[in-house]
Amino acid sequence: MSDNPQDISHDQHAVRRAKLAEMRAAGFDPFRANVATTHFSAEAKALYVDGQDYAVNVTVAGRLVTFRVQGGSSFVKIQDQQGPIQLYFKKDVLGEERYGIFKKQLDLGDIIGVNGALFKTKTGEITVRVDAFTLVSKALRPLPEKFHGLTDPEAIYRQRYLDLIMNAESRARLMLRSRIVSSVRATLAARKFIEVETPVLEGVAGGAAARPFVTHHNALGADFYLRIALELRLKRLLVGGYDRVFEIGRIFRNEGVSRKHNPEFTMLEVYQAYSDFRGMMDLLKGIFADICTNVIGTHEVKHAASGQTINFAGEWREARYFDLIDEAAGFKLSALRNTPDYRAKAIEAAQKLGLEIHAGWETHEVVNEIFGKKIEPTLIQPTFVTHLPKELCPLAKLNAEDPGLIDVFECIIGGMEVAPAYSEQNDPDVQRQMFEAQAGEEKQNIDQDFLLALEHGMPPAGGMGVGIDRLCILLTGAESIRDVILFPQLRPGESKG
RNA sequence: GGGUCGGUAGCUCAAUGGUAGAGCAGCGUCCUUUUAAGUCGUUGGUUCUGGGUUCGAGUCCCAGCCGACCCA
Repeated sequence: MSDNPQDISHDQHAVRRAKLAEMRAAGFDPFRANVATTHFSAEAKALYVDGQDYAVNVTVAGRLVTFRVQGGSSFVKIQDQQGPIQLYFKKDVLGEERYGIFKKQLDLGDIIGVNGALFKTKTGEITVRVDAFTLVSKALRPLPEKFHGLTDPEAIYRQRYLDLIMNAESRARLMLRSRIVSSVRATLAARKFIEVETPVLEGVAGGAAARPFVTHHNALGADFYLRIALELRLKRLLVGGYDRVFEIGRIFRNEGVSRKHNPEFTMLEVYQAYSDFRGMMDLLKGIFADICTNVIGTHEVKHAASGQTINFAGEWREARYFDLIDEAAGFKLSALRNTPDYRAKAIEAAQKLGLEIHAGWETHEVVNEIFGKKIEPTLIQPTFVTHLPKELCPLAKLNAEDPGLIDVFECIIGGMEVAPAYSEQNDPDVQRQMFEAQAGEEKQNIDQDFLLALEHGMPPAGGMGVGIDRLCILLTGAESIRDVILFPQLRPGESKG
């Protein structure tokens, strides 16, 4: 056989193309066929009444994922978005010719439609006895191996469609993400928030401290930045009279790629007029409660990295930033905050904790290094960290009792920053001073139009940002952001096969 | 950007520096209730790319590409 140069039996792509050519020669083009489905797989199976075989007729369609031929009687499974359903092809039912076509021309990976009656096999699986079938899309490439699925991480990300076909876990996890996002929208809608869409291309990339991507508009002859936050646009809408607004949108940060970072990721930002950061605590808990109740069905989630069970029910812990710092430092570092010793003591404390301190860092950066490295990773249960130093965010209101602090929280869950929220700064003069202090020499990066909007009057408001990807990592027990993003960013390259 | 590990058949994986193999898938048989179905036979390789060492390289060395993990 191998002596024959025409032998293509080793080349599955060629074998499948040959089968396709044969079908077309016989006057049938699978890519032009269609199927009028009556049900998805799980819906169809739910129609079966125990003991009443062949009572219900269904038409279902999906991809062939297992193929067990047994002489004149065969079991196969197809799979649709609800999962697999078993089909029973029988020579006595279909006739010699159709059964032969089924055996010879169909391959794993093909997409077929079938009509038939539901019954239960002797091993108890609800199955469609196929009375008629149509091939509606020929797969010219073979599926990955059935037992192990696709395991090469690069292939999983580059050819996510194969991962979704083969790996039920990936299918379920990414489906869960979709339902989580729907739940967030529903929670906000129920609380009378308006969903909006604001520009991705911005003249000034504001609202956060991050390196932006730059792009170019040919007709306008101008460079634009891809947005790094949604904040400044949404606050303009508060000025415009939309009292409760939110956007769930992609933002872009030109920084490293890691298990917790993808260059583009999805952010929810929400603003509620006449509320404050405490109102956002209630909203965030509501968002989580609804997801737990309606999507994942439990208020407890296993945290893979720590082995702990995160509990979203009940009161969430509240802790002041500097109390946590003092605890980590082992002495009352915060008592020195307004003294000349503060910087030296902060550096000493950080170094004692084994942290590497860069010479150019501001004192608040040194202290925040302690927070980021020594405190944040230990906060597994939901924790609102409050009373942060004002240098960490120029867009929040200053605390009335201590103007070195801001009225904000940072919600930490599973050792990850999940949601910051502020009592939003609406004093245009203070806002300008904060921007200028932060911008230093780079005053051109200040969004002047936003400051103009504030001068028209913005209602007091609570605002919050929720990293949707991180939310999904937590709630799905994923280990990497890449596992909750359908197509995570990789270097440009080609798929094999 | 640095360190570690990896890239072999469509997929999952083997292979002391000495003829590149297995399972699944494919191809050809047998088999009319299977569950990673079973059975007999069988095809299939630019070992990521490019150099080098060697009588001989999937294996050792150098450079590069892609990925994973850790660190910055």
